[in-house]
Amino acid sequence: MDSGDTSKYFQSTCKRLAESFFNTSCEALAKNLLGKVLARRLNDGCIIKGRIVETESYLGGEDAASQSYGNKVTPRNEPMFMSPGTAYVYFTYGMYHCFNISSQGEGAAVLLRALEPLENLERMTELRKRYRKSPKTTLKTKDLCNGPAKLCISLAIDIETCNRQNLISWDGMWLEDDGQDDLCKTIVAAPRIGINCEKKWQNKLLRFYIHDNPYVSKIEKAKMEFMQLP
DNA sequence: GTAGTGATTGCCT
DNA sequence: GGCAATCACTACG
Repeated sequence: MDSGDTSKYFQSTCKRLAESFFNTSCEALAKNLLGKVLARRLNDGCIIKGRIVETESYLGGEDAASQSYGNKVTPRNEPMFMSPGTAYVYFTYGMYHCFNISSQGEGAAVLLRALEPLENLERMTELRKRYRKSPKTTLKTKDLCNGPAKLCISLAIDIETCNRQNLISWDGMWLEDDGQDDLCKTIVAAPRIGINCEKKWQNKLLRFYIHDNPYVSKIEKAKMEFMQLP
């Protein structure tokens, strides 16, 4: 679809999230993103969608686990300091990508950790299988996007095309409210995964996920803290 | 089902 | 030079 069709599409069928949604504190954005829909339009026009079920907050500044700790700006983490709603995609472990969305606050961003696949699951499966050694291994729906690097592969999120893009205006990726997130009001707060820093920050409950949702990457066995959203 | 481990490279000190 | 906001594979129960 051309750009005229794209804007018509947004007006008629989507409730695309606007600047005001992202211009809030990092923790609030991480919680508010739960239940919202992430949409990605590929070069061939195929639109892939998934519902966000798990996020993590990286506060910047004082947060020892954040890449922007100490308000340190580098060429890599610069999108964390850009306007709320900016995509920050980075490369990690020599082979994977992680996808973040900047929020209000200097160097603050939300990491997307897991999605419930909603549309074009065949395409997600195809993209994921290309990354594997044995393409014959079967992929269950729940394994398509249950991890920060997996969802990047499934939605073809990479640095070249997605980093620094504005999710409020770019037509390659955006967020929607489909009105179905009232089913997701009970959320769990837990420590963030895969970080290694001073314990004070390692233990903070800055990871959020939808309670009892099968698409979450990792379920806490203990230390659960529930919250009800209004 | 879970535990242990190798893969692989750009970024930052 | 060290290491990373991870994943897939293997082995084992």
